[in-house]
Amino acid sequence: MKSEPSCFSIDDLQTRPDGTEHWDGVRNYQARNLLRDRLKPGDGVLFYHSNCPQPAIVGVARVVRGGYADHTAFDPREKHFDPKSRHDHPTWFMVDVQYICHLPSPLTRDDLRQHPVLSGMGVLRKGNRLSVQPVTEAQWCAVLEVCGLDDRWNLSE
DNA sequence: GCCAACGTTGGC
DNA sequence: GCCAACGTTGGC
Repeated sequence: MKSEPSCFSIDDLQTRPDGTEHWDGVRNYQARNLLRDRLKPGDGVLFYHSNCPQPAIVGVARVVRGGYADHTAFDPREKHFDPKSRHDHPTWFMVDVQYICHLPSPLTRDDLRQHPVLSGMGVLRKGNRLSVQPVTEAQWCAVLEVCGLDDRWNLSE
């Protein structure tokens, strides 16, 4: 999952109560489908900082609540308000994500490019703008291995 | 700040 | 349904 650190960073997530926050504001249908249909409680999340001095994977989190209506779409005061989204038939969805840890050091785009498995990650693809995107199990394991972390949370299942 | 790559919008 | 115009994203 991608976020601009100036907007919401891994540190922000860590300091939330319970280290948990809802991931609202996604207004892209492809990403919406992932939030609504694919992300389940217990799924592992790689937290990526985008549009900043050093774009990188910076931490690990987990999904603690699966897709439910993004209420910020209902509120006209919200930046991502969408009048087309209805309570009885929401257009936009979000999940709750809980902080697990920072990577010992961020995995930069150069780091990713130099790894035989990670060089295939969606986040490196040119023109990629999906704020939520799937990671293969091989990529997940490679990230943890490169960082010297074991999957003690069993998130790869 | 530049620019490429997308997604969305709206006229037709 | 096509397509040009426009806005946004995001690396560099």
